[in-house]
Amino acid sequence: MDTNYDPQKIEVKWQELWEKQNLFDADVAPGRKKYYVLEMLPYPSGDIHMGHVRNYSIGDALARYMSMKGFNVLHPIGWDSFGLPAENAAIKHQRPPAEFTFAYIDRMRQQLKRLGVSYDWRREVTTCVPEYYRWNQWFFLKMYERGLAYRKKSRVNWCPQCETVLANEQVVDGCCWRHEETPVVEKELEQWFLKITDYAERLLDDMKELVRWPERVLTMQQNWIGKSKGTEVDFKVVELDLPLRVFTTRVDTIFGCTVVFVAAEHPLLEKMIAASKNPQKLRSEVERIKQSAIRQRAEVNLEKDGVATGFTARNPYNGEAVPVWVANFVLTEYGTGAVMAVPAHDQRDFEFCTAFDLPIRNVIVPKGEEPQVKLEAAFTDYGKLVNSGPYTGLSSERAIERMTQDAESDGFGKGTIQYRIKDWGISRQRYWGTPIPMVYCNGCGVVPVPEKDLPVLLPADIKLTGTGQSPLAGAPEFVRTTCPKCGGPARRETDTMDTFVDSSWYFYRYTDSKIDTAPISKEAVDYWFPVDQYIGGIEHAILHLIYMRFFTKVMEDIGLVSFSEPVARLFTQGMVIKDGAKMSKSKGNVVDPTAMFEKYGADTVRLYMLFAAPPEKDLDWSDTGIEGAWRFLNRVYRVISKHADNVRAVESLLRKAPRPAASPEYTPEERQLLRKAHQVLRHVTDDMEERWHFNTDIALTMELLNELAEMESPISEGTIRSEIVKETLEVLVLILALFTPHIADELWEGLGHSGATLRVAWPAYDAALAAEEELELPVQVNGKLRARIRVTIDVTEEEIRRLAQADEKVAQHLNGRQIVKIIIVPQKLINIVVK
RNA sequence: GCGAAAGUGGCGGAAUUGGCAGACGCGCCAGACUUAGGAUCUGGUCCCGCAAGGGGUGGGGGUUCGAGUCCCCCCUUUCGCACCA
Repeated sequence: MDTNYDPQKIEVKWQELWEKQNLFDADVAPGRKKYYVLEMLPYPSGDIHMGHVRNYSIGDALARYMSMKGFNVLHPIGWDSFGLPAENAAIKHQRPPAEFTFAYIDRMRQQLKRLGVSYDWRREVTTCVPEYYRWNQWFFLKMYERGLAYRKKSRVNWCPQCETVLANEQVVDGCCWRHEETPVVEKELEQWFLKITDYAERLLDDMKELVRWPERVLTMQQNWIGKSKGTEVDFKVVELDLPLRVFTTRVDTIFGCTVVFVAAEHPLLEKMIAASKNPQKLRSEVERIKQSAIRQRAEVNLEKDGVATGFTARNPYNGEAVPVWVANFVLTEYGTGAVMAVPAHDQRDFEFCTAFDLPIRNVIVPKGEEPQVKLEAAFTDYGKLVNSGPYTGLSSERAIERMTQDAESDGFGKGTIQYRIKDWGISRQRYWGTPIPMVYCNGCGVVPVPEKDLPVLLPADIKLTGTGQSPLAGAPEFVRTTCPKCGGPARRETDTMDTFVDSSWYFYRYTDSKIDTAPISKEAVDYWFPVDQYIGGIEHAILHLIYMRFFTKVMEDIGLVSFSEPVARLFTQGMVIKDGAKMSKSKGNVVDPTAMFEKYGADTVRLYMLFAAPPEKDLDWSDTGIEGAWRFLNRVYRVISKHADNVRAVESLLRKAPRPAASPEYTPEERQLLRKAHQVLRHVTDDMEERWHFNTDIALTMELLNELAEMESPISEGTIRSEIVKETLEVLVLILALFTPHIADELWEGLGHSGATLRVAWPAYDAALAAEEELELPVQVNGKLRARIRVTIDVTEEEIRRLAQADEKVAQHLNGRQIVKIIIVPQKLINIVVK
């Protein structure tokens, strides 16, 4: 073995060997237990960043562990390669997006190979090629057939910077998710939607299957879907004799309703304006409120504003007519776009009615209390009804039930469920995406492209302006087509799909990335699915991770798969931060992984990524911290290469003159070394199965090395036999094989083996060897540590008691005091309680 | 406002089930080797105290023989949702 650790040489050597041996190729093998490790596929931005390195180091540790445990491990990677950044770069440099994209993919592939991740590269999936995106189109057609893809004119979120529509999920604080300073504006456009709302209930329901998902992600999804149970009630606009439907979760408070609010976009408003005494004035005021409502999407807690319409609505429960107001905080898209205002029992209504001097009527009192005369704030808890006609005296819970029943039997309302989640708008007025496979015919209307005509190819030479409508609209040879139904002239849809469609099913494609007769191969999916472990950033908790679940449910309904959840276990890793902020070019705190590979090698970078913090927490990059990882690997290399030479020398001696069979008795030094090795192995094994605190695994591995390093010249001293040293070194190397595979394979070879550690069976720890024979038992007096006694593992309680009280220090503290009781926790401690 | 997670040395973090707080690493201090050290090795490093001893896991209370860990109240930070009726 070389005496110096040279990662550049070692890493390239092993990467070439691994590739030559097809070490990471995995194929369907019926009867053999499988394990599917999935990491979120990267967007090809040009260079990998530390977040990728962290993500893939975690995944690789698991993939390698499961391989060594004997599983058939699928560990694939691909490219989420449609999307805006490439298109923007293309506009800037006047080159096609495909050119950038494929060049970036090549570069990043090289970087990932340099990291040495155990990917089966034969299965690489690239979402921007027709062989992939034709199946996006296929899924779209299947959804269209089932009424799950539909077109409607709608108010959409439009980012003036991107010049495109954004999904609700892509609007953050009223601004574009990519341009956090750019407020989203509203536009009316014909858009394609996927009916995810049809699946809201199943998305919620099936969460009970996701027992191995982080609570946090499930909670976020639950909030996002936002189910609430309530009652719809028809008020009647007295002057127009038209119903005005409101939605409430608190119908029990309806006797306290003193006004009805409608959103500025409410359809009934047009009729009110028309019938109004002063239509002009009302229209302009409604317009003012509408503007204020739009603005308040960007600003938090905008002041309540509103205007009286001059109309009144009759409460069906008590016959009372209350004024109808337009209010800026009422959302058109949620519920019915109209709400009954109960200022006494809703804080928003309370604020509004206080500001506009509208009456407040108390109808709920805390159970067992008298009604308050004057409220300081709304009382929003459940309680007992007062001043509520026939319902007076009921509890809120009972009243909601009874009043909803009454609405149903009297025909003025019903119990209903509302969701916060809205249908997924997928149309994008952009070029670099999957064309939506629809055509518009003057005679036949909207016609889907027949399945046999897929893919609708994204044309290559398109002028990209980055302004206004879809670039495809400016390509007549693309737009002009014939109607699949009547053969007459027609034009193609020119919008492309949201790239989240691409990532909603890519992980199915890995199981057979070449199949061209269907999106997925049933046989392959049946073998490999579900994904056993998915690893990625928490930032995808609601976008990608809901869409992906939705797609699977649609696939189940189509009969493509026979399960409803694709991912058994999810792990969300923390971010890599530096100087207290996420690494970003704009903040100038980026650490380039490739520069670190050159300086320290991939193993050091991986080791640091896993050692610096437990994987679910944010990791603070430290330039001196990575030096520590580098030093450790150097020490490992030095210690093992030194011992490896000794081991080999002894082995060749042994071959010449075999010693008598090794004595079954270990020397105390051997026993100590083996104990440590098997304790570390036990910890790492348990941890890989469940907890994944790689930082502690590595810490213990460091302790094992420290133990070894203390045994100078073991052979010459003769206290530790070479085969014991060898056993210990092998444990150390095989643990490192999970985290730093290149140096591990090199050292494994140095210890006289051939081939990659990935093919070595994970060593089972020996519980008997790991067990302690003697321990130091802390002795407490009244809970305070006073002494330690050395005892053997099988010591009796009687003996512990005697030894503890015989201790000089302990005796001092017991002096003259009465022993109340003695608590002995086996193998933990002894506590003597005195008075 | 609602929901979730977290708060431990100078720093990253450990303590998996209520049982020795601070493993491991970084940094720092001292020493060895060295022409030299940003290499390597050895020792030290929670705070107060010469010591005996005392204090200590955001703050306050509680349960317990014993609390970083459990319970109650409060503070702070981060993240998600945010006028969802």
